[in-house]
Amino acid sequence: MKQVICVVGPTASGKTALAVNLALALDGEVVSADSMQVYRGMAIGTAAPTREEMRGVRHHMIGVCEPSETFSAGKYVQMAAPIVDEILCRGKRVILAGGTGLYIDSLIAGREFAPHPEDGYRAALEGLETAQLRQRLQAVDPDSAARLPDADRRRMIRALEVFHYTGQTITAHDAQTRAMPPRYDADWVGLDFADRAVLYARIDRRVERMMQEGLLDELRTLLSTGVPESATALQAIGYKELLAALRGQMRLDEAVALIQRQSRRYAKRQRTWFGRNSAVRWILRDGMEDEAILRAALGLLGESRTAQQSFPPPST
RNA sequence: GCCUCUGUAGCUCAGUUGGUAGAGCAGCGGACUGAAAAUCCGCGUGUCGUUGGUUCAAUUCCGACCGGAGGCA
Repeated sequence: MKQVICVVGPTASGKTALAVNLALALDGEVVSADSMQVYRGMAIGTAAPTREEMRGVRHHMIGVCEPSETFSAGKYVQMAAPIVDEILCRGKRVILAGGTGLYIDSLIAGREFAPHPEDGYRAALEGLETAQLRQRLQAVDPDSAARLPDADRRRMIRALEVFHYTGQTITAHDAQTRAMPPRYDADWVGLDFADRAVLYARIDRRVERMMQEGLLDELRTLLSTGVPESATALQAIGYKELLAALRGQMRLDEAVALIQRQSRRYAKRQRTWFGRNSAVRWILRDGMEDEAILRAALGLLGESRTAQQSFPPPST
């Protein structure tokens, strides 16, 4: 069994509970890999584990920055990697649990991201017409220009940024980092339901519970403490829809239904992301109690001692 | 009871001067290297209400019936 264990899967599949149970069983600590749980004051909407749910297990990377700040995958690796190292130094296992595939993969791979200082370069690019973006990209990185459709302005801008700051194309940068050996040797456990309808029903119920627990008040508090409506944190599912309701753009019940739908779509995207990681060993947990899930996970982890790992997945 | 309008994808609707049909939303699949709960790409899933008639051919024209909306009594 490896020292780092990744617990992945779609939202509402039960990652939080399994992570805690694994930590208790294996003397570990939990490191969250969730792009929205990193923000303070968003416990309800991000379904962050409560004190009781943590059951004495130490958790990291939850509520580590202000919601008015802009977090990123790069910052995540910068902050989380030293924490993981420190836990391992203390002789404990790391349970890396979360639904943000980019964050988990980047941390395990030890991926280095090209720098991007806050010097206004991105803002300048954002002001450009798409045709101009394309023209510039074509000039410096024809591979990216050919790969990215006009509509994907975000990735065109990023590609130009990488070239601007490093003098290297993002295409070359990606190839280089891909070739590097991973920073951590990890076991992967995926949690999901064979019957999608069951997962979707859980998502619907969870959203209703969030509303009962005061998601709307949580949003109001964020806004009243000066978090700008454009903040990355408020792009989180749940918050952006309720914000629209507060602005009078839709009724509250419409917003709730939309949150449920967006969450289902999000779950699908997570399935696609983790599904192509051939190192993930899946537990289809339909009808299983937490204890049975833990036993199944421990069983998989025990077996994987001899199983061959293949992360990062071979690019095809 | 009579008259008019209407019935096409899960929903809202377009369309075919007769050659078995297409948009938006929903849904489904995929991509993803410092915004990733973000961003982007692809896919139409159909007894054209039912049933007769005309026709080489009917979702389209005609009749009847069934459902819906409105009007007149």
